[in-house]
Amino acid sequence: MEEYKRLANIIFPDITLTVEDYEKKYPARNLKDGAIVTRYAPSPTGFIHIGALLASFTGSIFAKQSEGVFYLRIEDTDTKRTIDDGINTIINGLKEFDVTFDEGPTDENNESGNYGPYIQSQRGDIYKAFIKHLIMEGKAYPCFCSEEEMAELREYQTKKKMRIGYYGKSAKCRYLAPEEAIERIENGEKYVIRLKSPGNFENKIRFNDIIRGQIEMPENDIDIVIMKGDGLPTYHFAHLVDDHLMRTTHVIRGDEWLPSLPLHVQLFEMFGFEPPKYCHISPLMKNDNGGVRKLSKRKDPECAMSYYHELGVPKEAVMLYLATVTNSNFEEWYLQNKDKEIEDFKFTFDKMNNSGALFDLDKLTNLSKTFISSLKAEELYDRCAKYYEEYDKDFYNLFTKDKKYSIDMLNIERETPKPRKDLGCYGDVKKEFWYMYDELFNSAELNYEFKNITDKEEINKILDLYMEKYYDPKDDNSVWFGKMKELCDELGYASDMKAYKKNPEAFKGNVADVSMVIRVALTSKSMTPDLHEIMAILGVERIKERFSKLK
RNA sequence: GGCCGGUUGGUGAAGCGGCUUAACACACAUGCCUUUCACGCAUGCAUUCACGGGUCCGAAUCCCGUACCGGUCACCA
Repeated sequence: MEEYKRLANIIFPDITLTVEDYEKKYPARNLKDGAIVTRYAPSPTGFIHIGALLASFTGSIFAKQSEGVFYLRIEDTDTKRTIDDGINTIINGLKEFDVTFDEGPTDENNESGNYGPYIQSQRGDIYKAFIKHLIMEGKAYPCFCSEEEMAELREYQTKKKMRIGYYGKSAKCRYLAPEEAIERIENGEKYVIRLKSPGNFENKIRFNDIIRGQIEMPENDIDIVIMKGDGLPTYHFAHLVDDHLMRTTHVIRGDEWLPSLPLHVQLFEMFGFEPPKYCHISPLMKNDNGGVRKLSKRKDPECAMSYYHELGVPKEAVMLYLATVTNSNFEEWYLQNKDKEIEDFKFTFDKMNNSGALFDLDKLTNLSKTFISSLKAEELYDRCAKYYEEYDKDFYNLFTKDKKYSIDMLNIERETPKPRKDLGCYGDVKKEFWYMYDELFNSAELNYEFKNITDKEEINKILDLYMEKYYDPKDDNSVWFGKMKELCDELGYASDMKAYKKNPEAFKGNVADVSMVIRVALTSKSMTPDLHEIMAILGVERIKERFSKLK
C-alpha cells in the first residue's frame, strides 16, 4: 500500500484535493422526485448533424418534462479534433432549433451552473484526483507499452484467435512492481494510466437500459487506458467523473456506447458510486445500395443541419419530424392537437424505438408542407424575407420591394380551413411564384405550357375577347367564372363540364381549356394557384401587358 | 473472429399470449370533387409479422436454433 501511495505521489505530485473533497464540492442536487438530470456532451468538432439534434432534443425534453436539469458539457479531450469556435457553433446551432441548456458553457469563455467547469479540458485536476485515488488503492497502474508493442499484441491475439485487448496475462505492465514503475517514470519513460480491471470475462452481469430493457453481458476484464499520454482522461473515465460529479441521473447517448456499458458500470462500482440510468438511442439510418447504414455526415448532405437552413425548411418541421422519431405515438397526437406545442406531448422512454429508424425525407417534407400551410401570410412573409436575405439577395429585393404585394401573393388560398400545401420550404416560394414579379417574368426565357389549345390565333382570339368584353376586376370569383362560361358559349366551347363529357364532339373544347389559356398567358405555367386571385393581384394593366407579349 | 443489439408493408411504425379480418401516418395507385395544380373526400396497397422448430386450447407476441442487418473490440469520442 505504501508503495502505491508513493507511486501515486510521484505521478501526481501537485494533486492535493481528494475524491472526498470533490464529493463535498458538488453535492447532490436538490430536485423533486423523478427529476431527470441529463446532458448533451458533444465534442466540439464544428458540425451539427441531425443525430446530434435528435440526441439533444431528447435530453432536453425529458429534463424539461420532469422538471430536471439539462446541461451542456464539452468533451474536448481529443485535442487533435477540437476546433476553434466549436462551442459557439454547438450552442448557436442548437439554439436555432430552440434547444437550450439550463447549465453549461454559454459561449467560448463563459458558463453558468454550480457543477462546472463544464469543459473537460478545464477539469484536468479533477480527473487526476480520481486517478490518483485509484493508483493509491492499487486499482490503476502506469503502462509503458508502446504503440508498436500494442500492435504486436493485437496481431498475436488475432493469430491465436484470442479476444483482443490488454487483459489478463497480456497486460504486462499490470504486474510491474510499483518500485519498478517508479524507476521507469523517473527515467523519463512515457506511460499511460490503465485501470486494473477486477472483472472476469466468464461472469455475466445484467443491467437495465431504460430503452432496451434487460441486457446481459460479460464483465469487463480489459485494462483500458484511463489517462492518455497527454495527461487527459479517456472518454470512459471522464464519463465516470463528470456524470457522477455533475449528478447526472440519466445518460442519454447513442447506442454505439452499449458495448462499453460493462466497463462504465464497473468504473462506478470501483468508486462505490451509484451508476446513472442509461438510455441508449438508436442512430438514424439510411438506405444505401441495397443495405442500410448510419446517416453519415460525410456522405449524406441531409445529415447536416445547414442543409435544412439552406433550403429554408422551417425549424418547426425538423423538430416535428424528430419528435415523431423519438416517440412514434407523437404523430397521432399531433394530428389531433395541431394548435399545441411539441412540449405539450408527454414523451416517454418506453415509446422510443430500439432499432435504427430509416431517415425519411419524404415524411419530413410532408410535415414541412403541412406546417407552412398553417402559417399566416404575414408570418410566412417574414420568414421568407429572412431566408432570401441570406440566400438570394436579388429575389429578396424583389420580394420586399412591395411588402403588401408579396403578402397578398402568399395569401392565395391560405388562411382558409383547407389551405394549399404546395410549399415544402421557404426556397419554394421563388420556384412557385417567380412569375408574379415582372422583373423575372419579363427577363426569363418563357416556356409557355399551353395544353389543349395551342393555336396562336385562337389563343389571341380568346384573350382579346376576354379582355374586351368579359374581364372586370370588380367581379368576385363566382361572377368572374360565370362570365368565363359566357365567353365559352360565345366561342363554341362547353361552359358546362358535364355536358362536355357527355358529348365532347359538339364543342371545340371546354371551359377548362379556355381557363388554361388565360392561366398560361399570364404565368407561362399550366399549374398555378387560383387564377382569379392571381389576376386580382396582378391588376388590369399588367394583365394586358402579359397578354400582349403573345401577339 | 469475440461480445452485444435488431428483424412487422415501399417508409416511419402500433401491437407486449385471445378484443388483429395487423392501428395510425408518409409514399404510391385509382376514383370523386374541380377552371389547372394543390387541398379535401373515398377506395386499394402485409392472408401475414426474417426463416425453421418448440411451448400452449390459442403466438407477430414466450423459448430454442439459423439467416441477415447493425454496433463495438484505440493513448476517438
